[in-house]
Amino acid sequence: MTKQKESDPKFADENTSLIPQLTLDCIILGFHNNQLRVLLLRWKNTQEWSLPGGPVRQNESVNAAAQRILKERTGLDQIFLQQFHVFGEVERYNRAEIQEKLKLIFDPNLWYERAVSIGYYALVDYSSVTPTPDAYTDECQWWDIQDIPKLLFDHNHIIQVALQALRHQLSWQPIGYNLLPHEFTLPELQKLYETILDRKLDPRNFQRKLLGLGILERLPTRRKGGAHKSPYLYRFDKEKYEAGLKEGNLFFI
Amino acid sequence: MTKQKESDPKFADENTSLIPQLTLDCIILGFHNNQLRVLLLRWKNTQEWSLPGGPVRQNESVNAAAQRILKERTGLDQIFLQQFHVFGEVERYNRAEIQEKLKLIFDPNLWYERAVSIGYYALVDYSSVTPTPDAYTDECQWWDIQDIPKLLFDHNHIIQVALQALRHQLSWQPIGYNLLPHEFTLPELQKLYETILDRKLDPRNFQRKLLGLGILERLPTRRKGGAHKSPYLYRFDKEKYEAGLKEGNLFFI
DNA sequence: CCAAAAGTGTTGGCTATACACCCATGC
DNA sequence: GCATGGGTGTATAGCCAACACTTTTGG
Repeated sequence: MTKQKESDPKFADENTSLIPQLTLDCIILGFHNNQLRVLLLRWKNTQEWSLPGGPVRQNESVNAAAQRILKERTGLDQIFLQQFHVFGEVERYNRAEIQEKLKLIFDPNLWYERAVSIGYYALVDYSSVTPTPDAYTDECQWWDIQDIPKLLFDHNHIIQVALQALRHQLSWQPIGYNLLPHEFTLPELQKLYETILDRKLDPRNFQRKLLGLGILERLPTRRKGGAHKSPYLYRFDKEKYEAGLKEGNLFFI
Repeated sequence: MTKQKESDPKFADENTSLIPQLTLDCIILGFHNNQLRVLLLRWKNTQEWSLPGGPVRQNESVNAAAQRILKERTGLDQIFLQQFHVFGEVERYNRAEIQEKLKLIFDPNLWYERAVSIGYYALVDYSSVTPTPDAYTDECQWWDIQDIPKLLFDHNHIIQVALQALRHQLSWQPIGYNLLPHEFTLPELQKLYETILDRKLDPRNFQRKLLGLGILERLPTRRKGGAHKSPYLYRFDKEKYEAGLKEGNLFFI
């Protein structure tokens, strides 16, 4: 029940033969204008949106497949990627409904009756992404996490599960390191945390806590431009941050 | 590269047709004599051990497949089961080595070149398990987690990843609820935590912490038998424990 | 000069940790 | 009676949460 075009025998060769009935779905998250945003695809000749994803090839690992999909949709390599859940229900969506919504492009022979999907979320620097649609879609675009429309398949559900996993990881993974540009201000980092956690944080406590981890480096420059006091710029000190992660003594918020 | 006997066409029907190249591996954990133990299977006519596992049928969810395997190997229903990782490398083990080790029973036609495996761990009450081998194995037996032999496939690695996931969940999931009998003593619970975390805990602090959660109920009886003061018996107060879990304010150790 | 946002310290309560002795039981 | 393990309290330090005012900047 998920696209399998490349597994059609006429497409099969060593490079493109696929593991049947196994797919990936990728929740690609960025942060822009103090909003968490997710990359969605619009299917050809429809107004139907879904998550990026795709099959796993016979000659690549599941993680490599996720990296490949990410690279294709964003142009980025070396993305922070996290497997978070396997969606293995027998009926993950209503086949008739999908057939109706995708009637212009739906060929029953190219769809599995059932597919198991491995969910990954990816954290990327919004500003360095070049959103790119795939062979089935016309458009690839960022959506604010609050404004996501009704998606195809069980993709709204998958996003909810991804956000839960992200919140959970927020306390022991350096989310900000992956979602922000190299240089950022503490108010920006705080907004990111507030957005993911969906609650306000106290700026004094936040700064004390984050700076206390010893993984942030204050730069000599400040960010100019707002009609207000200019904030300091920071960057993650990669070595200290990785050392802290290894010892497992980084606890955020 | 994993058994697929049931997917051989002559076995296929609606009940047994399988999702190809997708398997489960189950780390079934129990606690006995102050030791964490894991259930392993010995392959027919060999001295080779591996984890219980198997394929997913076309008409069952992945979680249901895990429950089914658990039921078959332990006799238990309604087990605490947790998906923890997908093992999706292309070469998860050395095919020649497996062929040699299982030469008496290895039929290349019945094995996939490659399979992706979903790892589950299960926490069970040791004393209520009836270990039962499957069609490929002669013996099903508990092994102390410290004494596990070299296993087939990548199963030693899978166990290590499962234990990491378990340690991580220990801080926000009520592990003891699933691994101990209904009635247990606080020293037993403490030993369980010490075993999983692999460090000593202070008994005074442990008791204050656990009893402070308000999810344990002290029974009027004590456990007799040791050459020493008889300890109190406790049981989990299921309602309070589930209420606490929902509110997310249970933090263990 | 005003509006908007950034930067900064102190306190009180709570939680985690460290630490040692007496008690009950079976042999 | 003795060896074994169980049960219990207190003191300290560190952490977290609550709280408001001053500074800088652009317009």
